[in-house]
Amino acid sequence: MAGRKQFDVDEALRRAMHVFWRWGYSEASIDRLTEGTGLGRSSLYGTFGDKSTLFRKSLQRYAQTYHPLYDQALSGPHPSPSAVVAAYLQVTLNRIADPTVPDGCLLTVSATQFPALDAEGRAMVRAMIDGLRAMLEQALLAAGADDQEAAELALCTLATNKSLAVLSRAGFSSEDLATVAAAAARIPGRRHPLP
Amino acid sequence: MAGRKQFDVDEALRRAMHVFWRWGYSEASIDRLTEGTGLGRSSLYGTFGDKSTLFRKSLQRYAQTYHPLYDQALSGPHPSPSAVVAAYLQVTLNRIADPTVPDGCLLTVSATQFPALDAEGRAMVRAMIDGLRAMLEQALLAAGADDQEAAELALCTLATNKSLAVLSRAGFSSEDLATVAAAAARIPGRRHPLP
DNA sequence: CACATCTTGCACCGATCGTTTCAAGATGTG
DNA sequence: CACATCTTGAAACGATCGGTGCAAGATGTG
Repeated sequence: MAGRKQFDVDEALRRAMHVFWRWGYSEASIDRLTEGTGLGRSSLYGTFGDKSTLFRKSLQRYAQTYHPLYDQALSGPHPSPSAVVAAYLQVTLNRIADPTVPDGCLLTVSATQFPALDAEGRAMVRAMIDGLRAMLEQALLAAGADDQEAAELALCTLATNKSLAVLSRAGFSSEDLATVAAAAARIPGRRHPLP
Repeated sequence: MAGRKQFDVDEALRRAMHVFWRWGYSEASIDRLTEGTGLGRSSLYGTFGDKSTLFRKSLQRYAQTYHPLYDQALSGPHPSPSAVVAAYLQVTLNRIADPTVPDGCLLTVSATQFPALDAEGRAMVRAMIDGLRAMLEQALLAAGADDQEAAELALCTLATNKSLAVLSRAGFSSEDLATVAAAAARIPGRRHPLP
């Protein structure tokens, strides 16, 4: 059978992350996880612990991979708050367009959509959402937005981020997704009402 | 035990709709449905059929209740496309604020989020989404938008509608939801770039 | 080779899933 | 009252859920 591990732990975690990514939490059954990773039940439990723990490690794996990309998109100098929004959502669109990952990432909507997730997992998702919101606010402030604008646009960008995941999973075209993202970047701050 | 039905069929369907509304499809177990409706398993199956059929009837019940409200909000004369968006999203916000219904309606995101739903149920949800999109486009055209604007704003309003459901279920405040809705109504058409 | 260690496949656990069956009881009709 | 009809509660079905136990086999060390 085996004496040493027959698989790469990090690659297995990446695949498990994609299973949660694709199916959410409650519909990501152990059978789907074993099938998606290629691991047996024993290897899965022995390496990552139970399902809840594996989900949390998948969340960390997600953050480890994509957080730097978002951070890079937000850390550079931006001529306007709109540019911040556009840069952020562009990373999301690029991620969705990546053919090596599933459409429509449900990882960060799991806390809201899948009540089967335990409190610990929920708290982790919530922390990621709050962290993203804070990161966006800070970048918007740096781009010249006042406090109210920054809070408002960060919230709206968060909302757009969630809707992109939902629409992508629903099968909307990448053109439609790009249209939604572009429109979100055109939202004016409350100090700039429409003519 | 019983000779004639001990419950009101429409009220039971309304409650079953709220269970799907609150839990989505896969997490709305039969036990939760019997508890939510007060019916026994036999009564539930005998009256509404299996879970998939009950879900579809719940969708119809939803459309029957809320479609007229949306239709009314969109059918009146609107001074601008933004007013159409605002009027539509206001109905959504009112629905969310209704204390007699659960927060965060997952009925129309079920098709995307809950793969356990069968093809027939999925098609029905998809038809509702497409119908909403068409309804919005028509109202936007009537409010003076050109073809491109109407298509774009209808899509964005659809996206906002979905994000409101997700954010509401995630526990975001009604003030935050109102902020998102108001910002969506400020999205300018592509013919009106930012200054 | 002997042995301890680790991994793996497989069977199995109790719980819950959606669904069906069935007898007991309540009702309407004669 | 007799009888057909309908509804209801409860039990049970097979399937699947997340999770565990364990023996067999592969490895590294002596």
